[in-house]
Amino acid sequence: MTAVKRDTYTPETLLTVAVRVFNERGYDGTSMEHLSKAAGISKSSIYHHVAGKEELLRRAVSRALDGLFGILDEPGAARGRAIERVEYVTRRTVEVLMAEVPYVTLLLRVRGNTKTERWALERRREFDQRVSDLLKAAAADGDLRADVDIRLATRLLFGMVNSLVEWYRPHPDDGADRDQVAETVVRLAFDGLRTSP
Amino acid sequence: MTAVKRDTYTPETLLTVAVRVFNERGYDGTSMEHLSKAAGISKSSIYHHVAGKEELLRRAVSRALDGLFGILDEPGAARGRAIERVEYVTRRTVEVLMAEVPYVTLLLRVRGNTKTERWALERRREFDQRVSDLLKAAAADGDLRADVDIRLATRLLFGMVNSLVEWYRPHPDDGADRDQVAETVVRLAFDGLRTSP
DNA sequence: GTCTATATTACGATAGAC
DNA sequence: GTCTATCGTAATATAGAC
Repeated sequence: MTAVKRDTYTPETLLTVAVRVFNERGYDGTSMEHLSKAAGISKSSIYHHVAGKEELLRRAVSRALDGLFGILDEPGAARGRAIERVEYVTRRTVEVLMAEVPYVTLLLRVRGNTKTERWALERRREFDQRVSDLLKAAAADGDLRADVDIRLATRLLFGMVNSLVEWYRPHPDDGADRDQVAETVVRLAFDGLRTSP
Repeated sequence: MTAVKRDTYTPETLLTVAVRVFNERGYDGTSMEHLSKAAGISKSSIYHHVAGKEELLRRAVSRALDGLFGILDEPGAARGRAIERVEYVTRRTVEVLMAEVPYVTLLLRVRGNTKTERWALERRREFDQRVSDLLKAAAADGDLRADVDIRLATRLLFGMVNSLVEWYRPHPDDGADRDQVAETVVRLAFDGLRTSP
């Protein structure tokens, strides 16, 4: 179909193809043959660019994790009242997730069968813990409703946020689209979470 | 360790073991060898009970789908104002999910690589559509807040509900546990969704 | 950088004994 | 009902030519 001449692959450009296939078929369900067909080069050519399948996974989940941990270093996540920091981190997580949806999708589906996968799971738990601590602080400030368990609420909140990967697909030139999603998530979450005025 | 004498396997008891392993390693990441080790019998013995790996998957996702579609046939899902039916279905979905968590987990992770998987995805979409229609009806009644997109809200609501499979593990003799989770989910969801008084 | 050819291992499934 | 042994295929990865 698209007989467009492309440049030679780099690990980076190959990753784009690989992550798409990983998300379509699942990581374990994807063979090097599948990747080779999708990239339009032979299996052995792929090994010229990367050490193997697992390196592609490592690069992908690293990118997702960098995006997520980056949020915690932003001023909005470090300053101000805890409830405001929670809201900031929630909104930014939605935004990062949408910006990096193929990479975050892969991260969220990792099972723990290989060393790389276990490392990814560990780092993800670390992120969840940092967010959970923020929620606890907001609860201690009395800014979260007292009739729900904080641990449970945290899980449900981020369960809702993470579920975006199941259906969200980026459209070029549609920042308004993303803004609306982020706004709706925050609104749904916090109109239920925040202490009533 | 536990050298307890067990009865011969049936397809049903074998399924319990298989679904646990599928959820730990992922369906594609699980080999017949893995199942054989976990069940404590040889690979070929497994084939005496079931036709193969895919039959185990089919039995598992069928059980999950039966549970979910069963909800829609209950009186609470068919009678009354739409908003009340939505709330009923939401609560019951949480309950079924917790009661059948290993089976629903497997269903929610299906990718579509085989015929069985594509059939599961199709039936799941059917369920989502039925629920989505309920939400639309509630919106038409004016019982859902008008400032959020209904389609988006439906996805987020069931994204939150489905995220239970990521962490919920059943404890014997703890119905109170389940009641609290169901109550919290409904409260968080609907205090944000329902029109304010 | 990309290819064809191939080594080696793992997988799903079957044959046939007990 | 369970086993050992094995078949045929598909997987990851490498060798070596161009």
